[in-house]
Amino acid sequence: MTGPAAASGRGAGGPPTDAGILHVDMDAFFVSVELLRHPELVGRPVVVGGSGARGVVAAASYEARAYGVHSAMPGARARRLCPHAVFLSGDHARYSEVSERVMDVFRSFTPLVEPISLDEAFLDVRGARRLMGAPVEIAHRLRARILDQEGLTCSVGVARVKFLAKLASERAKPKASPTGPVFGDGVFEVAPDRELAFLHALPVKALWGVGPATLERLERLGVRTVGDLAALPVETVVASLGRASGAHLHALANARDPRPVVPSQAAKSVSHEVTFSRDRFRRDELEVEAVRLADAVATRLRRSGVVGRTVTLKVRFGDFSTITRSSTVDGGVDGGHQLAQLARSLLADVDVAPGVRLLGVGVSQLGDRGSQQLSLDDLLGGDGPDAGADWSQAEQAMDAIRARFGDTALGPASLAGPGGIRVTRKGQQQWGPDEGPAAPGN
DNA sequence: TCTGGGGTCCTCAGACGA
DNA sequence: TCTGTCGTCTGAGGACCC
Repeated sequence: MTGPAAASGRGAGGPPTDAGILHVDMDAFFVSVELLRHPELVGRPVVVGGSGARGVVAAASYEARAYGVHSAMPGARARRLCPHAVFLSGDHARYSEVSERVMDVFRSFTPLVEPISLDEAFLDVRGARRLMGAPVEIAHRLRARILDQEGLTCSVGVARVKFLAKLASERAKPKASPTGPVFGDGVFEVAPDRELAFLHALPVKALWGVGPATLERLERLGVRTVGDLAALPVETVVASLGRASGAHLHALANARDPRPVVPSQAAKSVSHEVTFSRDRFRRDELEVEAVRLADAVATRLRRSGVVGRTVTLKVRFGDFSTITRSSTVDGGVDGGHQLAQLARSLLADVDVAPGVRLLGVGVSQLGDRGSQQLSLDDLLGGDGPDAGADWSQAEQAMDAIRARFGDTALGPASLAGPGGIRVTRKGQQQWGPDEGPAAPGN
């Protein structure tokens, strides 16, 4: 094969000129995976997530959506809207597995697959046309194969550029109705000569990057539709939204989107955060949580073979106000002990008296491990001249044990309490705390 | 009637060195 | 030597996405 770019219709380095970008979006992905395991729930309103005191909905079946339930909605509200819905806590590990297989199906059509999340991806199929036919034809074949192999349905948008493909897949999606989902053929193409007609009629909030704050600013300029935005001078938009966002959104409104499909992108940060079922007021409790979060982040860093330079502590208070405190070190960090010390020193400068709702620890400015790794024990006082090396060896041993016996097999001693060690891993608390009801104070 | 978790990107302000 | 400017880095926070 000569490679996708060779047959792409692109000028040298220029934007594509014909529709060959696919955006594939799995239909109610988490719910659909659950229904494969629980076929008795098919046709009933099903909600994944939102079961805890402060949880939110991760996904809702089309039957639940007919009652107004949607993702990111507080669980309590979803329960009021649809009290007879079946609420499932969700299984992130399972969704990841299925997602990997679905992505493999995508890659059997083209190597140019850019995953956006577990249930979405962009595909550049311009290099596959000679073998597999027109992009719309490829889209139908891809849907059929995913249904055949995984029993799941998806919607596909086809367009010349990424954001139009994304909007097209939205148009292709099933619609919720009181009698159940209304399916179309699951594929929608925006032909190059129909782009502006399709785009300019849409409400401006349909653009990727227009959230509530940007929408309010645009409405102040009298902008309601994408067409309104496209008609404004770019300087006016930039003056209102800033240089980068203004120019970007103005370009999108005129159907310009030069971003290519990029198969793999290295992560730029790694973080963990936890929302407590009740606000925490005690510093010692928060320090224990900081250690746990730091350990989880460090384990992921070591698994990825990367180190980070900037450590950020995130604190959300009971009134939902949020602060971050960060610190950048000269060398790279990937040790749980090092990270925990930095997180605790950042926490020391935060007044926790108002009550803390959420605590997070993150690391950014990532780089390859191996070049140099600073012993933060030197920076922070340390436990002795060889403390850094000792911790590094200990954590390597912990990684080996966890690889063999699972993530919860062991953890930092400071986490050991009456309930044993509790080490949260990515996705374990994806949609909010599962403990009892929220209460003021503790 | 409250608002998760894990990310990315942008803006702005202040510090600092050339 | 002082002052102003510019670029870069850092820290903090906001907005947005799935």
